Amino acid sequence: MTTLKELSKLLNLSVSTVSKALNDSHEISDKTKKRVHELAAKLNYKPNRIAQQLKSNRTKTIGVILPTVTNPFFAEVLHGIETEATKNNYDIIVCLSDEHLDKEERSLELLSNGSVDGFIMAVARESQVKSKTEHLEKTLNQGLPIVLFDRVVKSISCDKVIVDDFKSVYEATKYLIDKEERKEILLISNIEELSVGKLRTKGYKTAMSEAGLKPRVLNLGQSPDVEAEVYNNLSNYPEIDAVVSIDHITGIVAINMARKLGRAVPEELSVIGFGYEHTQLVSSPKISIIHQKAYAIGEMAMKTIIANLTLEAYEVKTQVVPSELKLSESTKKA
Amino acid sequence: MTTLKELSKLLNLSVSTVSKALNDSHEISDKTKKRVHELAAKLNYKPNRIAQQLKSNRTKTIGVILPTVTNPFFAEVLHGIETEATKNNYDIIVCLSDEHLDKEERSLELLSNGSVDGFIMAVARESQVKSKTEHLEKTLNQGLPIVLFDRVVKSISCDKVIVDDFKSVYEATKYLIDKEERKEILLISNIEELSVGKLRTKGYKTAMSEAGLKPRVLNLGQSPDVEAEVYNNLSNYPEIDAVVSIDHITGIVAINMARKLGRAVPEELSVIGFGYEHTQLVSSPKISIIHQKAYAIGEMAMKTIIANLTLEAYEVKTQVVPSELKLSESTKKA
DNA sequence: TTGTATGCGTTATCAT
DNA sequence: ATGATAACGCATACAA
Repeated sequence: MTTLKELSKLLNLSVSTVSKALNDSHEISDKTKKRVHELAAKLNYKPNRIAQQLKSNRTKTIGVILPTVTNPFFAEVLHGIETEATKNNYDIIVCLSDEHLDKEERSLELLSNGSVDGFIMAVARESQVKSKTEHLEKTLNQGLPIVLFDRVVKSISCDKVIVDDFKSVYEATKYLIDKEERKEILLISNIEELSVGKLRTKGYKTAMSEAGLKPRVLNLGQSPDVEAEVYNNLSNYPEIDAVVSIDHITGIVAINMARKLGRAVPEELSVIGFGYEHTQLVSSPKISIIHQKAYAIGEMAMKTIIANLTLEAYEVKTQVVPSELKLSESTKKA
Repeated sequence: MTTLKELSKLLNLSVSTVSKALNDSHEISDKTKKRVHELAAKLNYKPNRIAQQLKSNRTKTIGVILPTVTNPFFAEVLHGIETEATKNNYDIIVCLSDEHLDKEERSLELLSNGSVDGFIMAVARESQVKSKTEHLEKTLNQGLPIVLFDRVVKSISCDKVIVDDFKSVYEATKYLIDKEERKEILLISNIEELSVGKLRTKGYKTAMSEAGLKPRVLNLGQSPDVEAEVYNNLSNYPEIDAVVSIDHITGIVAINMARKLGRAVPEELSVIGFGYEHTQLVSSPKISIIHQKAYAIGEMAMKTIIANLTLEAYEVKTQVVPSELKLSESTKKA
């Protein structure tokens, strides 16, 4: 890699003159500027980023810690984060916690050494279940800002970008009750222990109780055979006339199992799931979803961390990205 | 952030003594080491990574440039890359080309300024279609190694990690011919213009021609309505008795459309697709897949770039990660 | 055993 | 208009 020193030698100029010339300082004559720029271009000179970072004490790099990236929700969030980062000349260092607390702690620790200016993260399942937050506090106390998204920790004071979990499921449930006249609505969950799972379930239960209906919750936990469990539940309770799934998998499973049981979707059974980009493509009939704007969440998280790092008097806040009910073929009135 | 200088002041020692003590140099007395370590721990001292990078002229950071991360194949590869990186104390800076040549060029250019020690990448669709490789050559010429995976550029001399695209599809097709006695086998493709698409198609065509069968290829390109196209093709050619899909979506679509047409899977129609982690969960019957070991590909790519950066006399090579035919419910004999 | 000096590449301040 | 010097934080060769 070409350095300022090399350029200065070849041009018989001092390093500082070359530096100023490249930065278009008014102190430097046009003639010199031209000479410098020409040689720099010829030798493909690029200022060493690491040296700049050391000098400025800013990396323009954000640490992004995700529980997983094979879940399409997080993949899309990452897409939004990356796009917004690129737009603002930021880099992102990506770490995956694999839903484990210790990996999350380790990533945070390892990057809190000047590698990044701040973090965007969704906490690991394990961290949320165990309510461990010391590592987050410690990072914040070191002066590194954090933007939490989706899976959020209430007790911590930092920026948050969340989804309207309660409201979206409440309204979807209400839609099934009011518009589709469903009464025996089953909620399927495999994320009961997560904050978002609790909120979504609450939305469902509230809508049900307001309508005087009895809630039914099928909690799959981390079950190895999701299909069998859904099949059995639908089979054992033939009175079920609608399903609300609060993740991106079990809604499609419900559609598939309903068909196996000879239950027509949507005539006999309405299904609403959660979804993202490609979800709708791979179910038949196409599943109606609560569409989380994952990309927008990523964008907003990145915008927020940059604002925090850039603005003078910055106050942390919680922002909500509304979801959208996208009706398709698995509900009656599309 | 605490620095060596601060520690040295508080301890009345020189910076270099503190540095050596923290690095457990034999030159330093145990007593001093103890004092230093204690204060360092108390003040949560961590050596500034940027300064170390500048000093050592190595970042221990790899640039990872992916076409997209919402495709589960790339998401899983990323998972493998990240895990192996963490294991070796490397960081990854992730950039997404969104399948565009210019974004790919830009990312490569921007990170070739000392930010990373090397790259792992799969080239964008556009780059591959246009056969643009100058940006790759340029990067290699600057002394930055690249590991290409999956979508590979033949003409370029660098490490490559590829899948046995030809062989896996050849064998899957042969399986349908020999074991399931299928004769009218349709290949569905939406990646015809990619190197991997060509190879997979060639595997299919070779198996067909060896068996004296007529190939049928449904090339979807970037069609907006995949379902309709698949539906129409299956409908127009009722003699089709098997489908080989060479991506992770259209196999499932074929299963769904077959059902719409009242064609029993697998009795009347066998289907084999491509798949990764969650693919099998969301089709009914469960789809038989050529399972690409995406995670293993990521691991191997990372191991390879580290070897290249670490080993003295390193020779670039091409490594093949074999796929596995995973039979399930969409073929007759599981 | 400890300390001094130097340099990584850049930029900013202060001469000339 | 140009150049010398210092500094970011760290690590190492070289004194003492």
